[in-house]
Amino acid sequence: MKPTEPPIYKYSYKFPRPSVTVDCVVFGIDFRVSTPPRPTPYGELQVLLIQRGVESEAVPEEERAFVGAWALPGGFVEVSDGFGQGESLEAAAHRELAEEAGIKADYLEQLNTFGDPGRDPRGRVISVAYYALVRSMDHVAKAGSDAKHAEWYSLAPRMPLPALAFDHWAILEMALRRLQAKVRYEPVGFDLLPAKFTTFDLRMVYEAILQQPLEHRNFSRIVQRLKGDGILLTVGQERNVPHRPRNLYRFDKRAYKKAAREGFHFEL
Amino acid sequence: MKPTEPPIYKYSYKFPRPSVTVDCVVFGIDFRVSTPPRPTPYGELQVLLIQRGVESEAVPEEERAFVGAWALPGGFVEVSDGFGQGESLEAAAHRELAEEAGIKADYLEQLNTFGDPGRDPRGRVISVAYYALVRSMDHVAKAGSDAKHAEWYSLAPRMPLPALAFDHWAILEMALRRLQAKVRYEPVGFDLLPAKFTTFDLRMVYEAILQQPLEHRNFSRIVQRLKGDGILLTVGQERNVPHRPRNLYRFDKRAYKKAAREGFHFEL
DNA sequence: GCAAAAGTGTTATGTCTACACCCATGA
DNA sequence: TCATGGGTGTAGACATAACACTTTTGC
Repeated sequence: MKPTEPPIYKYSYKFPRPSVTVDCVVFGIDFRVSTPPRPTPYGELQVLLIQRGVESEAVPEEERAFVGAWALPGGFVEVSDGFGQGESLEAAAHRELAEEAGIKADYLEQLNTFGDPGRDPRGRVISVAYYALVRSMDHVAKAGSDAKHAEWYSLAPRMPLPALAFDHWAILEMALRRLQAKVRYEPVGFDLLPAKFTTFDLRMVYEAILQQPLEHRNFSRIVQRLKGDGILLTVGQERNVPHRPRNLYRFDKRAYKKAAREGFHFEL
Repeated sequence: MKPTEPPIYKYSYKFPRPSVTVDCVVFGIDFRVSTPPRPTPYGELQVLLIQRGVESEAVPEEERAFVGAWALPGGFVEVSDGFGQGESLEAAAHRELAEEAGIKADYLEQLNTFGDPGRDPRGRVISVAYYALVRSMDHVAKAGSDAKHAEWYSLAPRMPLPALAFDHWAILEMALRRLQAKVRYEPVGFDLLPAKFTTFDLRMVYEAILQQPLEHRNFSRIVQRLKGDGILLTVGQERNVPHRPRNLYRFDKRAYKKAAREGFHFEL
């Protein structure tokens, strides 16, 4: 079979070039399913997935991939024509999150770049993967501006995930491992919580991420220590609860950064 | 000024695409300058740089960038024509190291992807950065197959580095920070050492990377512990030295991986 | 009073650091 | 005998984990 001559498009180069995309692993925690009695002993870490639709009527059949499958939100990085600026990789990730899931991520960090030939059946596509932390309360699953379908899926052990498109399962796995490592020595857990939270909430976040129960008394001591260092501020108390009211705290990012510069080392 | 019409090349696409490169931060340690009396108290971590030459006579003047400047070794990822496979990102990194510096890296790991518009004056170039550890004894600085000039530069504090092309200084800085973090909880230091090494050599590697002196007695204890766990094997002794002979050790990668699977946690 | 969860006290255990000290070797 | 560096012992500081116990609230 003779290969057909490719059509001449507007953008032409001396050497072949790959497409470059960004894909985002968005983590959240749903407090609604996690307040006791909870289905799992340590809360519900969840990830946002998008159901791939018919990408566009203009896309020829043979160029569609994984239609109907679930995938990480993401898309092509905008590269400007000629000498204009285009967008940075991080900006592309933010844009795709807004477009596909209506999400504004407070925490976004690069994870890894996946570029094996063959990872995308449509051709050579190199994907820069990011992971994001959001307060999923604020982002109830909803479709983006186009006809895509967004849904939160639980990452609790034993909860089944749908098969993912491309190599997105590998990306998700790496992101989860990275998050589990990161949460131990950097205060990223707060980005999953509302501005005001209790020791209980914070512990739940850690249990959800690390997927193991933590001793509430020792955890309480850690919070007290952070309070002493001025990194957590008391901003009120719970009301009308059938137990001793919890203190409400706020994470003081500025105080943390100052302390970090002065050699303070966040742990667990 | 009216923009000139771009020439029609063979590879054309519907949307503009970026070039994708790999760049490698290659770390080594030179034992020759580090054996006492040493110029610095903690040895010499060094990095391999390439002097950019005239890239090719065929490259038009306005497309050359940073000619004569020092840069990290790297180059374009090969993307195959049509539906062939091309090379993986890691393979591209290995290939560039071989071509530009004649180096076979034992340890190579992805660092980060740099893709800000404007980072390369020639257009939109996205670079996947890797860092590598090599036994620099085995790789005396020498030019690669083409006319490029390769040189080891010291990273000891206060040693001046030449100005680097593109954003390579930012890449180098991130790589150094990553290496310093990694070396504390994963046994990567051994990839900088010859197969047989002494406690002294190993400590020097750690001092060079962390850029601070370590207590030789406590360090000795760490080595003994690794020996007890079967991760270091005694393979001989020094001869004809003006002091008590050091034991020679070999790192047993297989034993380490087995231990790691069983929950062993490497530290410092 | 009961249930629920916050928070404090305490103890055993382990780890890290600094340093004193002894050992082995070649010159 | 000296210089050089390997290796062991050890005491204090500090961190961690486990768990008993007290406190505070709504019902």
